[in-house]
Amino acid sequence: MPWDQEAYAEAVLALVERVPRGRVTTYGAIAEHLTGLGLPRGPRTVGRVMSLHGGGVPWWRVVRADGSLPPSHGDEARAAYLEEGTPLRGTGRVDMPAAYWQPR
DNA sequence: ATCCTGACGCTAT
DNA sequence: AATAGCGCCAGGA
Repeated sequence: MPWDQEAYAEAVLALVERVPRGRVTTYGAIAEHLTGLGLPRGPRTVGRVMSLHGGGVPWWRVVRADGSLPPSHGDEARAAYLEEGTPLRGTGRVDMPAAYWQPR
């Protein structure tokens, strides 16, 4: 039986909603967290969920593990970072040690 | 089954 | 910093 994508998508979105203003988390971190909750999927699957259903949550607070942004995030995300005071490193890159929020 | 394509991650160059 | 290769998970043709 196929895995419950509906439940997984809900879990991902619920988690993204908990990322505080000015902080970010990663696709991989979300995947690992949910794996711990008994929903074993990979980072790519999280990215897929965001691509399809991320519209209703703070999608700009989810970045790659190295702090770089998926091209799809665009300038919209950068504007949001300046607005929320997200720690940045250079242009269009997040200062991970400072901004990383561990899913909990 | 096979091939291609992603809002990924890691290592090597 | 940028690029390339490979592993990975899912979905579509």
